[in-house]
Amino acid sequence: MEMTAALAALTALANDTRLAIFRMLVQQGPDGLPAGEIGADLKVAAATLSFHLKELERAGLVHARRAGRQIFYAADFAQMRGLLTFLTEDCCGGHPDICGPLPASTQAAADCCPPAAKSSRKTKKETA
Amino acid sequence: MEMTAALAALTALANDTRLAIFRMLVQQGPDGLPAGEIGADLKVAAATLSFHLKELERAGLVHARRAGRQIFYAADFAQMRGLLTFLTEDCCGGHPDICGPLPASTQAAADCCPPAAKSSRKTKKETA
DNA sequence: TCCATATTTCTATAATTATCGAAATATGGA
DNA sequence: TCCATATTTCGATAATTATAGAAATATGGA
Repeated sequence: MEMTAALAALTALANDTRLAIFRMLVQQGPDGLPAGEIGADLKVAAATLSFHLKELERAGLVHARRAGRQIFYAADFAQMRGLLTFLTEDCCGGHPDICGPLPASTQAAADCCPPAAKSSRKTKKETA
Repeated sequence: MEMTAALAALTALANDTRLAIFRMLVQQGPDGLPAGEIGADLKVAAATLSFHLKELERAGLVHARRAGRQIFYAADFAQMRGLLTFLTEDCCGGHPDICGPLPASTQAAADCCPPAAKSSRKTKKETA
């Protein structure tokens, strides 16, 4: 994932309504939910919901699929992983062991969609 | 990490300048960089840079430390992990195996700050 | 064809955020 | 104490984004 796609994804998630929508869909799994149910659950007006769903879709974080009169929205897990990978990429200039032993680590079972940074070693000059 | 902290972090990252700053600091590691060098590298005016660094700090994504006349900013890796964990939390209603086998997976060496979702099982009703 | 349901598009308004010059503050050295 | 460097705060302006009512579109069923 490149910078601009990551920025689009982060911009999409940087809104309380959209973040709530996205998490609801992440927790729901690949089948997703119809727009109407999301709106009812989060109590957002239909027009507003539509606006936010479109933003999430534009960012590639969700995709839509019509089923009868309803439109189901589902999280795009590949895109989510791409974003998480982007954020941790090239951590610590290719020496991730440096930041690994930090506290507050929530290292539990890596059970879902683990982003796993693929380091590509881009050592920055030590300017301290 | 709760919703509001995650939202603050995402809002902080949803800006091209701040995203560039954050990634520069992630790649730099725990020692960080002085504000001036970040600004020179990214070509942002001092006042603008200061504004953005403050936003990142407010979100808990970076922390500052003075060293002589310079102020070093460094990424907060624990907070970063917290954010990634938050996003993947309770994925697929506690059955992460569902979304695991998706394509485009960048499953490489989980070498840096792996967020590893700690699932807490919150099965949503199947409303399809 | 006609109607009800589901969702989107249009449009205007309100609210938030980014930018950067200029002035202010903090530090270290002479 | 005086000066240079490093960074922040202030303040005003520009740009972007969210909101929701009303009208439009799409689907399925009678």
